[in-house]
Amino acid sequence: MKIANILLVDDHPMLRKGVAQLISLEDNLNVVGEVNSGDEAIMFAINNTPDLILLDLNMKGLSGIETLSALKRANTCAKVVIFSVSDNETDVLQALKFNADGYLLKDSEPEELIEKINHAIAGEFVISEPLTQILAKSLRPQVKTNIMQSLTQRELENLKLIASGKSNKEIARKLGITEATVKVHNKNLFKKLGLKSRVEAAMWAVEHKIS
Amino acid sequence: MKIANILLVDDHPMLRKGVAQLISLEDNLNVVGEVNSGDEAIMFAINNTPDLILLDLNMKGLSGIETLSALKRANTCAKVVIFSVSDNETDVLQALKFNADGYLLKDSEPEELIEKINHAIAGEFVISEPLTQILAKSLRPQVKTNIMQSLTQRELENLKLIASGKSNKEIARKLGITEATVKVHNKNLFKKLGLKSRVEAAMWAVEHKIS
DNA sequence: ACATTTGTACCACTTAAGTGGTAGTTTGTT
DNA sequence: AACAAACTACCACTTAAGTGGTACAAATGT
Repeated sequence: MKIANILLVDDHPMLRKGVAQLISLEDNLNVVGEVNSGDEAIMFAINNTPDLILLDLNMKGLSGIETLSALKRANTCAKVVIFSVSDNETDVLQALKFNADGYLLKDSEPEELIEKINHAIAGEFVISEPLTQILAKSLRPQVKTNIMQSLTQRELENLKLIASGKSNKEIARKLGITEATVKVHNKNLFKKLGLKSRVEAAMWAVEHKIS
Repeated sequence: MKIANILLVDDHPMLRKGVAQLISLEDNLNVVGEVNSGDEAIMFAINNTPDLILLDLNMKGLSGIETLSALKRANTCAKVVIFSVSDNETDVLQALKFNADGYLLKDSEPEELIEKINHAIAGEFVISEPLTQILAKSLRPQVKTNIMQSLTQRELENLKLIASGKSNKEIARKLGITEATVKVHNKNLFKKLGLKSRVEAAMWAVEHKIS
């Protein structure tokens, strides 16, 4: 069985010790290093090519996200799993944005932690269960706002077509109406939604997950 | 303790029986109905207002997704949790799109199933663990393509600003260059990415999660 | 019956966007 | 030194987009 090398990055020595202890009980996991800052983490990762890095988010100096970003930009093929107390939505989404390979909460059960670490090493994305809701939330359509319901059928159709990159002329052809009418609908929907251009309209559609 | 009423929707009677049996072992859960089609599910939900509906995706007649959509459009405030064998990406994302309150796999462990059902009733979004990867994947930036790296610094900046709804004039002001130059960058980036307009560019940016 | 909303259409006008070309400067590479 | 790539700028031109009106028919609600 291959032994996976793990690097711990956290500025609390006691917590590192605890995690190191826990990990050392597994015979397929090995803590190859413990560092307390992002800079050191990057240095260590380049020289020692660990298989997985457990990275705290809230550190002095380089932030966890900056460190994550740097680690991913570097050639290291180490998996980077965030290990944080924060169940904050922006933290989780930021981590995802910078391609973290997982996000585990510090208050996880030890067995869960070990299990997920193993999964992460195997290449799966892992995340503590309470955080799945954050993922789901950002993928779901927003609740329909009053303002959205104020759009008429035609305006909504126009909006969708704008968001699909169609020109007014194309929209007119598709809906079987004149370009002038398309412009009328645009005008009205821009006004209702407080938008200045079709690009803003397209982005509005994306944000509100209109398809 | 409040007892939650559950409706089972699946066109396999045997499977329904199994699940019903499992659920009936819990004293806070009660199976109020079992139906084998989407139509019946909708009817039942309207008349009997269950607290939670376990909905199969792959059914004869109305598909699971259509049923989900109908249930959500109706005034029923029942939680609808998909209960399927499919760990297919599109199925999961579709379910999310139509505001499913959860997505559980049929090969889940019984205890897990019960636990997640309880969480769903409490208002949490629940999902079987293997599927979290699908959520993560759709939230992460795509791998950087060659074509994306072919963009120069300025072109990329322009693209971002276009995607934020800025006009050429605003982009020019922001970058401290003339509008003519902005147009040059646009022209080049459109050509590189094969786009026809700034709206398409904005949508391209969204798809490739450029921010 | 009357008023409102929605969808349709047209016009005239202004501004924005996109295309084709030329060309100078910097920066980095060979 | 020569070259290529990137960034800059300008011009002329075409097309697209957006604004402000007016207007009328159909449907809807009061």
